[in-house]
Amino acid sequence: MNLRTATEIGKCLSNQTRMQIMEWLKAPEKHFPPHETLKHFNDGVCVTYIQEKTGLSQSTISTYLSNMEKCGLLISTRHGKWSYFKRNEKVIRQFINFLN
Amino acid sequence: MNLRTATEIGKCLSNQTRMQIMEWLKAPEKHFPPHETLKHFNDGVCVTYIQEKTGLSQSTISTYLSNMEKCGLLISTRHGKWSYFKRNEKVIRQFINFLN
DNA sequence: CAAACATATCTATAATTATCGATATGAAAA
DNA sequence: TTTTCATATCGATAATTATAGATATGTTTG
Repeated sequence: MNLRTATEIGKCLSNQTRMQIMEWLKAPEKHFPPHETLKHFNDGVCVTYIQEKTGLSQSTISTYLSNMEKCGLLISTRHGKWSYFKRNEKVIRQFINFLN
Repeated sequence: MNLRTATEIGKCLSNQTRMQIMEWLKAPEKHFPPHETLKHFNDGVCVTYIQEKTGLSQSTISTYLSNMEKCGLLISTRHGKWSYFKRNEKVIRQFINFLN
């Protein structure tokens, strides 16, 4: 990981809501209802569930998640009309190695 | 470590210069001259050396370092008229644990 | 104690980020 | 193939952060 990427990740972690999302996604089953269609959390949690839990607007959360994916913190997967987001543990580990 | 503290640390890591300072302070002897008075790096590096290396103004760097200390990322020690800053590895570890 | 030096804080402005409502896109379902 | 639902993007404004110069504070030295 290089300085620029690490800083982009830092930016994503510089906001309480985004940091909170990272925490929730550590254990989605503890923080979110199972999705009505997908029964598992293999690909994480859909945007609406995250949005509702934060109380912020749909567009704000969509932008957050999109940026978090862009810098590598999250992985997104589309299933039909839903986008699911989960943590990218590999990149998180690289970021941690960079800090250490 | 709680959400608020972790986010404050995230804010400090959301700027390329501050992230760079964290990196330099991993191995001060590789990036800074030995101080004319103190011969060792036990307490880190003085403000002027960091300021000169970044090219930013004295007031900006002083504010950066002060905030980085406030959230626990750095430890500052005064020796005479100089302030030295070094990494706070314990807090860095706590931040990493929070992310993991 | 006055002068010089290192750092910290204050004040102001430029730059960036936060956030939302509106609208667009894409996918399923009627 | 319209309608509906989920998500993404756009455009605008509010809020925060970046940054510097000026000034204050604290420390050493003449």
